[in-house]
Amino acid sequence: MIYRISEFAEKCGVNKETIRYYERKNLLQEPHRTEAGYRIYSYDDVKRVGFIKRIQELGFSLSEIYKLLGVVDKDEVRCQDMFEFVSKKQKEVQKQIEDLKRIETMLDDLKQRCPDEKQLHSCPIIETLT
Amino acid sequence: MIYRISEFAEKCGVNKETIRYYERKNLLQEPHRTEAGYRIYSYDDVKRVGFIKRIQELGFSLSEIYKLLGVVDKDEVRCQDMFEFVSKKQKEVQKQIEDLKRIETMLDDLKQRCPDEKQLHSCPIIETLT
DNA sequence: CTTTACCGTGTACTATGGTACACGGTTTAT
DNA sequence: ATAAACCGTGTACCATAGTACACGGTAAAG
Repeated sequence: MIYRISEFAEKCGVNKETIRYYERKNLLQEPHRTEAGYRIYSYDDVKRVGFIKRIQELGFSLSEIYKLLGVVDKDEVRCQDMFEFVSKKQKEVQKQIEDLKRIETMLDDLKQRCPDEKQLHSCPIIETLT
Repeated sequence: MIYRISEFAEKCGVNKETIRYYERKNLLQEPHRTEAGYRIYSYDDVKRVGFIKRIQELGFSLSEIYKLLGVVDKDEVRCQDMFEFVSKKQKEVQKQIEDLKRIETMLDDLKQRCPDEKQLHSCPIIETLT
């Protein structure tokens, strides 16, 4: 099973420009080419893009994924490295959650300051923030 | 109390380029000028930038702040509008928190798959994601 | 009076994650 | 044989929130 870029992109569920973009970013290695220079992909490449997309959804940036793929491609000490990578991201996500919770509390505090009669012209929220 | 741009930016705790940027984005109205064309700011302007910065920390984008300042500047129905604005953002923040919690759970699931012996070469995390 | 510090404008650049388009060559279908 | 569909490269563009710099005028200090 081999694909040219359009079919490949479709299989991956992304735009073909995105494939070229990932190639520029070295998330995908240089693909094989036809004599005319057309890119050729295999099903393994589909799996690789699937991996990128799934881990991206877990909050990893493309540059993090690039580093991660370096480890995966080297095929060394993968388990340890993956565990640390995921643990680090988990801590980051936990921190983001805490930050957002604080913000949510503040937004709620602001709402509490509003009078029942909301047609008033002096706004306590604005006064609190200025 | 009157400031030129550098002192003003310092009072606000931002870069002076940021002040010019906010002016371009119409978050700050055109300031008064000296005869030579130098921008002049008052303490009210410091408060305005303070408002922008504080509400930005609550997760509002500059374009949202722009809309909000339009309401504040019109000085009409402020209370109602502010209440709705803050409520809408609170819902967004709550959704972000839920999304991040799901991600955190998934990251934790991934970690659980790791064997005790982490020097192994076959990584269950990678296998799960591909 | 000259040097330094400051200010003006405009433009380009940063990072992130792509998208869009122009121009030219290739492949496929009719 | 020719048109449509596809692919190549390179470059520009989108939003977001600024930062940096070049070039020239102004203000303040010595």
